[in-house]
Amino acid sequence: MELFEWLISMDEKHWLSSNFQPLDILKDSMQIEKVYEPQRFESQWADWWVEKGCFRADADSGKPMFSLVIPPPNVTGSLHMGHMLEHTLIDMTVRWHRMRGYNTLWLPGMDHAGIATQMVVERKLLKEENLRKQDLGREEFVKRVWQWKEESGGAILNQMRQVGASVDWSRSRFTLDDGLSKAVREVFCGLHERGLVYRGEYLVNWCPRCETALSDLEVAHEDVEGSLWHIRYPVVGTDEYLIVATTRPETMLGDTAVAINAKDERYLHLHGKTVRLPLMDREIPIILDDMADPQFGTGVVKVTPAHDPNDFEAGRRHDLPRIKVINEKAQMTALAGEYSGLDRYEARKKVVEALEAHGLLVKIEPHPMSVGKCDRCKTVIEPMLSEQWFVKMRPLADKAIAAINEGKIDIQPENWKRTLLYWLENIHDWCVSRQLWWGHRIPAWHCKSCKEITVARETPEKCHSCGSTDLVQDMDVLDTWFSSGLWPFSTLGFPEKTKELEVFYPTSLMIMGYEILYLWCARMTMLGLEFMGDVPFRNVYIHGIVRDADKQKMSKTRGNTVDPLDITAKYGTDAVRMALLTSAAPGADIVWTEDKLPSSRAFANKIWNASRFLFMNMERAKVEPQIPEMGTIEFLEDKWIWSRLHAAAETISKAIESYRFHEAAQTMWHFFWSDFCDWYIELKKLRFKDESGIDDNWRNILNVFETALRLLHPAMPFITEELWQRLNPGEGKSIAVANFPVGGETDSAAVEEMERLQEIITRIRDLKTAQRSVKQLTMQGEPVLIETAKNHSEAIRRLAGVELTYEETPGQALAFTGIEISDDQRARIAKDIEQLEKVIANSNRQLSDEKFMSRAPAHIIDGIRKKLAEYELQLAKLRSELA
RNA sequence: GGGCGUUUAGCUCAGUUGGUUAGAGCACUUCCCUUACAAGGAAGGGGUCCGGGGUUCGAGUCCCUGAACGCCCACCA
Repeated sequence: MELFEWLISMDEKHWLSSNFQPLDILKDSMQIEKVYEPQRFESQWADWWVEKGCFRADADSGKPMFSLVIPPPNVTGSLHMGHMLEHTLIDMTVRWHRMRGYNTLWLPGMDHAGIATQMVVERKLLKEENLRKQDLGREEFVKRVWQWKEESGGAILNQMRQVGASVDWSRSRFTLDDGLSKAVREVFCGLHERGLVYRGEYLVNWCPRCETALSDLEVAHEDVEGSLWHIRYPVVGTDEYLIVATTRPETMLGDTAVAINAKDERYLHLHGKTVRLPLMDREIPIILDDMADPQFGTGVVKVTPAHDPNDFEAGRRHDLPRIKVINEKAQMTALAGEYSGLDRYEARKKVVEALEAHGLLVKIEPHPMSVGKCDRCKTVIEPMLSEQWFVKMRPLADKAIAAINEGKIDIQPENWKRTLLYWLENIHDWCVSRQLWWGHRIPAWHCKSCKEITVARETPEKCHSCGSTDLVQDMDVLDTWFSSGLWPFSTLGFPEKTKELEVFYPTSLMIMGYEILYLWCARMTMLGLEFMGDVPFRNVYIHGIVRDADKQKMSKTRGNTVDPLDITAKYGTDAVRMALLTSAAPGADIVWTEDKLPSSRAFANKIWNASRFLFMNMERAKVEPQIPEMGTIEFLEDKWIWSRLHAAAETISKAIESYRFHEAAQTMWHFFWSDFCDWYIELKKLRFKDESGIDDNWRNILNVFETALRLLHPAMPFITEELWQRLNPGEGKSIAVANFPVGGETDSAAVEEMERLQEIITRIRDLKTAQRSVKQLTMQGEPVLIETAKNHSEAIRRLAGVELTYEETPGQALAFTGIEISDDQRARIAKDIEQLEKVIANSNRQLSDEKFMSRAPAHIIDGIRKKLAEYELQLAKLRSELA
């Protein structure tokens, strides 16, 4: 695997590349391209991060750690938008922790994905070479799957690298690696020793196309409009009939009883008699069993223990024979008499025809029902009598329930906790054997002489029972989720007692989609508790899934998948990440449409051009990345922007910690675009009219900008690295390991003054939409407003385009004279007045309401009083404008 | 048969413990090619928060109920 080796080797030699200069364009930071072209630099930074080893975790660092293992993508092809969402959420979290100084591990890897991958390769073989797996034989076929794995795995690694996933490549794992395979054997044997593994013949979910057993979770139920066939079974020795109702007439060939309810007086007299099974001419008993519901159909049920889970249980209760009339390929067996060899649906047709011909078909009713399909290939599942390996889940689940209830794992959004608990409380045993070739062989050996089974970690010399050396390993492999269930500790070295396990286990956080909550999350929890003695992760965050524009789940069979690399090539990776993040509200699925992309690309472009403005104007002064003391800052806009930045930093940190990724992203967006670009830079431009103070101003701008880049980095790693390096405060160090802004002192007086200034400027701009030529206005208002306006008259002149004269009017709101207002504005103002009058009346009503005054908290009342005063000022202002 | 989610501006969605005139992006209207950015700037229009009841001084937010859509679980012959 070329790419993978390269990634590793680059990672390995990070220590000798400390003076590495990544891009020649760094040489002249004064030059910056007019057009934002992410394609020019993204790939290089992706490589550089790996070469520098920025993402390596250190098991020996004494620092507080943050660890997270990736939900390993299946090697069934390439990653889709859902992966990109997941990786973006994880990456934001991981980068943020790394920048906060944590010893951060994001462990990457992939899953062999048993059935799924085997199926992909089978299809490919059939299509390209017209070969079936049997044509190749097991060994050769598995070789082909490994070839495919290299191909698919390579594509996946490349995608992850391209989108900036900050994983520790040196710790990448694959579920079929030697170490992980050892973990699998250890756990299987461990479960066996605990008496939690058993093998036996049971009715299992069988996929006739994949020709393997499946667990309950791998069966997808689908509602279909079925039929209920009513069939007459003649009662032996009488003229009577019992009419049974069935959704699967072909299974009647394997009937071994007919059941009636003991409370059902209609049929009670027939108990003890037998019926003659039509078509097969077999006599079968009439039994009493609660499975027959007098309310349903005719109240009589045919019993087919070999082909229906209910009937299987009934068969056990009544010791009925099991006649298997359908085989592993869903064809009728020799026991199906003349129907032998037919496909199950052909057989159904023929059986119904024959019954009709014999006058035994009473009626056919439409009957809504659900049919189980193979989750992978959508073939209708056949309940099949089959010898399989099972894990007894109850004791494992109980430990998991206890751990979750004790709060050892926090699950967010919280409703998933209940869902998970419900499943654990109602858990069934887990069929873990699969009749596949791709996967971990079950570590069990069958003795050819005494038929006993030896379960062992290593290939045994001889049978544990009779000592014979004539052993053959079980042909089955384990459910792919068996190895996935060990992922949080098998990847860290289990069963060896490694430093990694000691340091990084339990992992800090698991971020995953809800579609694998049971399949994966539940099993990791159970197996982690059982074999590590502790939960596999302290926190779980369940994200939504990505849907297409029609809200359909994305899947290859639907053909609605999107290759992230196509999209990132078009819009830039940072833009795609941003688009995903801004729509990633907790608990919500994401509807993927490309029309979200232009605006986030515009945001990236905005960052790019803000820096362009800086680079074009500044001397290449070295910026010390330090936040100035609030008291030492001279200018209002600086005090204000630092206050805003500190607030943003805190909001973002809190948002990331509580998985409110969209809030983090929106805060970044708003801070950078509205505060920094639209106000701060616009105000700063005005400072450069004369030479005095230029250095200080630039230092401030650069300082803010540099800090803002660090603020944005967890969401937009590429553009922030590119610009940060051009700014070059870290001298060859990556922004990925710089500090995340921690917030700090805010100056509320400055913030308020700035808000006043913003209001004045915005008001004037609004007034001027009708009469742009007006250059002179008289401003009226409270002394504090006048003072602000006077202090910033230059800003007002330049940003609003007017020269002000002032008229203090204590007790009155901001107003301007010297300008005509348009009819449109007049209408708007009239409407605003109406609105205000309503609000004022409402406030007054509240303030005179005894109940409100006595029960509402003081700060709410104060707030309303204050607001009321403002409303009244505003109202006065608006009225005077209309006058 | 159980359980869960969603329903807020034309579109896609935010709205953490109930609290002061309900927000964003896109789209739309008007003006501006002002040398960082037209992938831009400025200003603006647009919402009976799905319906009905209730709790409360106060409900988009809590409770009950109904509807529509979606998802998950379930051995519904």
